[in-house]
Amino acid sequence: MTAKPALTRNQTLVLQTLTAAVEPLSAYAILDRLRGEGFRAPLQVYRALDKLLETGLVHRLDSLKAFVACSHPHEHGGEEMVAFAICETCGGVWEFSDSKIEDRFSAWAEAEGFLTRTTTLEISGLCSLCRQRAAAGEAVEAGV
Amino acid sequence: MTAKPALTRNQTLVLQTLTAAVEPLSAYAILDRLRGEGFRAPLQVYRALDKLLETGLVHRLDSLKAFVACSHPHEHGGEEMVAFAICETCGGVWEFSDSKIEDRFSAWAEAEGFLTRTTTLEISGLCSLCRQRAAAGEAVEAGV
DNA sequence: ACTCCAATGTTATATCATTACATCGTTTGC
DNA sequence: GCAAACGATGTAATGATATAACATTGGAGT
Repeated sequence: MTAKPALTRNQTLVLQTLTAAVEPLSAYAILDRLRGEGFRAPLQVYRALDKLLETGLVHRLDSLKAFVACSHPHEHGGEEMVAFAICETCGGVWEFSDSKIEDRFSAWAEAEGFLTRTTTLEISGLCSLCRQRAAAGEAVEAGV
Repeated sequence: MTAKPALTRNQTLVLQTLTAAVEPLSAYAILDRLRGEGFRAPLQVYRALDKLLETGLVHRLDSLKAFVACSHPHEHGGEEMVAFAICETCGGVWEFSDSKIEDRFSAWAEAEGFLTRTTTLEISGLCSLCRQRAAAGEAVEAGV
C-alpha cells in the first residue's frame, strides 16, 4: 500500500481555499484569493487542482466550470460515482452517491461493452431553502 | 398547443452541421464549418445554439464543452433526463435514458426538497470498439 | 557531487463564451 | 397605411477559462 505523498504547499493552499469557501470556486477565483500567498499565475492553481482532482480531494463541477472540496474525502478512493446537486440561487452543493444509480450506469456500460473512466453527474435547480424563499417572494409580488 | 416556430436560417445551418458531424463539435468548430455560409462571429453560432438547446434539438456536453444534435429529437419534450456515454478515443457519443436512473435522482430530490431544473449525466471512457483496438495494440507492443 | 524527477515560476497563447450596440425585417395595434 | 414593438442578425470588443512552452529550483537516491 503506497502511502499518499503529502500535499505540497500550493496544493495545501488551494485545498484550504476550497474547503473554506461555501460555494464552488473557479480557478481564477482561487487565484485571486491566493495572491496574498504569492500566487501569480493561473497555472499554479491548475497544477495544484490537477493533483487534488487525481487524489479525489477535489471535484470539478463541469456545469459550473468550478471546483469544490470533496465532502467525503476519506470514503471514496476515486473509483466511485459521485453525484452533485447544485442550487442555482445560493450556489450550495450537495454531494451524494447512490449505489442504485451506479448500478444502472454499470449495467448500461456492460451491455454496450463500454469501459467507464470518469463520470459527471450533476443536477441543477433550487435547494429546499431557496425554493421556500422563492415561493414567499412570489406571494409578495402577487400581493397575497 | 402552440406550434413550434420554424427554425431560422442560422439555426438550420447549425443544426445541419451538428447532424452531419460524427463527433461533438465546439462552437468555434461549427463556426469554421459555416464560414462558407457567411458566418463570421461566434455569436452567430451561440445564438443559434441557445435556441436549439431550448427546444431540445441539441445537447451540450459539459465535460467536453461541445455540442451534439439530439439523437431522439421527437421523443423528449425537454423534461426528461438524458445521459451520454462519450468515447475518449473516437469521440463517439451514445445518448440514452433510463427511467430507473431518473427515479433515483427524483427520489433524492424529493427527499431533500430539491427542485431539479437541468441535469448533466455524462460518462466518459472507451467504447466497445476502441477498447478492442486498444487491447490489440497492447498485445502488439508486448510482442505477443 | 551527480543524476533524476517532480514541483514551481513565468510568459505567452489557445480556447470558450458574453456584452454592447447598431441594423434589419415582421408583426401588431391603431 | 403607419409606427411601435419585437425578434433575429451583424459586428466589434472583451471577459472567462485553460494550456503550451520553457527555465529554474529543490530534494531523493546513488
